[in-house]
Amino acid sequence: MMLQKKVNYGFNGYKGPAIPKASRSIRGRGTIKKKPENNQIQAFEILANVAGNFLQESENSGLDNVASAKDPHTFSSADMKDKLEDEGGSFKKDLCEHGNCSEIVSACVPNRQGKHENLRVVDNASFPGNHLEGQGQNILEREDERVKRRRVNEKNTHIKGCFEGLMEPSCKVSKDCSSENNVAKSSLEGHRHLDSFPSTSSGRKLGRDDDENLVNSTQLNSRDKISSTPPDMQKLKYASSLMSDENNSRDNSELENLQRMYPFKKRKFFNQTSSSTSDRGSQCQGTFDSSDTTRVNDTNHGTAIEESSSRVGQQVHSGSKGCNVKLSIKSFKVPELFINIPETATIGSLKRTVMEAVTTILGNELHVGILLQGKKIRDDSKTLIQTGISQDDKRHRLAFMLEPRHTSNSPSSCNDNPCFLTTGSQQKLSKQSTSLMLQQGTYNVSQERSMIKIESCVEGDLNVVSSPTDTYANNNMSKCRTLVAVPAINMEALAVVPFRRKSGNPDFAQRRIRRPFSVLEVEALVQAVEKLGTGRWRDVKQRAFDHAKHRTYVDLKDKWKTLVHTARISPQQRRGEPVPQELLDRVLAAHAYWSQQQCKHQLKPL
DNA sequence: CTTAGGG
DNA sequence: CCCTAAG
Repeated sequence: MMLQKKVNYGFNGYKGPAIPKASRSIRGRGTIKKKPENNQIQAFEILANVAGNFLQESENSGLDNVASAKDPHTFSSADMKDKLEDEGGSFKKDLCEHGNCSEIVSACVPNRQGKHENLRVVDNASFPGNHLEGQGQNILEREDERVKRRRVNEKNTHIKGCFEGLMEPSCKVSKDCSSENNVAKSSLEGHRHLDSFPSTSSGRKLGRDDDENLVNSTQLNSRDKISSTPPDMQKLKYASSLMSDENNSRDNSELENLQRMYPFKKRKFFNQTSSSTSDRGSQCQGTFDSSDTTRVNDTNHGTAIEESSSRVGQQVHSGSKGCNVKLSIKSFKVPELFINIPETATIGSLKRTVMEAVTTILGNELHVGILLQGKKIRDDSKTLIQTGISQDDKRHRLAFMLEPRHTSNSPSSCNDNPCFLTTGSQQKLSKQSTSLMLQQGTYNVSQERSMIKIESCVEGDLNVVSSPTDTYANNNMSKCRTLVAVPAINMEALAVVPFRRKSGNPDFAQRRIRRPFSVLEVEALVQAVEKLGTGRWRDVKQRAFDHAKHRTYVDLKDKWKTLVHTARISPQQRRGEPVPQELLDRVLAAHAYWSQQQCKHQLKPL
């Protein structure tokens, strides 16, 4: 568009518009502010993840329905390895070591003998078709600079999601809980998202933590130590285990033990007092409702999860009597999603969009829905046996799905498609998500109104959205990927990315998602500044980014600042998408020119 | 609401 | 990007 325009600065060749009206003092208007540790969220990390739990064991008696989720990160590696070792699954160990344990989900129902063996970590890979395709790259926004300074080697702070479509195939029920020692091979470790900008120089960061927001996990992890400390679990934790005992007709709603952690300002979080954090605290801890899981309620949040695991084991020992039903949850269904994104949007934006859509939808108090042969089981008090989920029936189609809280009450069956977006908070979701409508014609995935399967790949492949139809039809669908997106970046496109705001809670103001400037945008900015000069950011905004709602004049100003900085440093030190040197030169030229002008008019205002 | 700067 | 003092 206007790339050809070259401007010559220096001398008097530059004929810029009138000098900024209100030329301001060049001197710092700086701000010395004492940062109030307010409750605002500085960084948010939305992690949509499912299947992030380890085996849970239920106890034989009474409310044995203990669902426990183990945070892969809090879970001691030794702990995990032991288990893995027991399973003889090297892969699992691998998993653990890579901090990917969260992919493992399993549920066991104590067998009548209360055999100890039942307490196992079932690797979903143990089952055919369960290859970690479901692993999702979660996009998360990181607190940048602030946290950057505190890099510490930590484990993943982001969770890989595992949103998949129906999981019939993946959800198996087996009688014996000790038969899955199979080890699946996977490229789990290949978590790094290799962007078009391979990390080259050693000094650089591995990935671009910009556009895709997908960064090598270790990279991210090491970003901040705080983030991975127990109180600040930045991941979603879902507990999804199913346990029941025929004797226990009481409460099997343990499946509701899904906890979602909302993004919040770390800083704030730590300053929170117990009282103020009560709410989010529990969420962050990923603990379960004590009401539902009485087993773990007595411990503090920080350790509850781990405890549950061990306890479960003990409980089992105490002798449960019932046939164990072992479940391997490969994936969860997610509510229908519509994505509407311009053709010009980038893949990265698509990923973000999908991710955000997912987190938006799932972010509100999740629930686990259970489908048996397509029918939603609503009676939480029924036992597995009563429901028909017995160890003998290995063919019963059992499926789990994630759903917004409210929907759990809606009578609609899963068959007729889970349009979870309905009431209450969902409304806003709908609104927010409206921007995520699939471009018709692209892939009529959304038309189906069926569940969407979002399949993330280990390597950070594009998230996939496929119609459930496919999913149902094909068990191997995990391999087929229906990409939904469309690229081309209309600055506007990203602007509408829906983002869930914690309604009514200003304390949860989210940090805006990071949206690196594209070269095109830089070009536009440079041109505008060349024309208008620095100091007229609002005009620049109107001139070049009027339709880019996500770019505020402050953003432009900031970008210019960084551009100038970028232009001054060696190319090797630059990060992110490379900006053509030509542009950087123009930046310097314009910057020099306008700085001079500014000085001029300051000393001697015409 | 804008700017300008530090964080 | 955020936060804010100054205009």
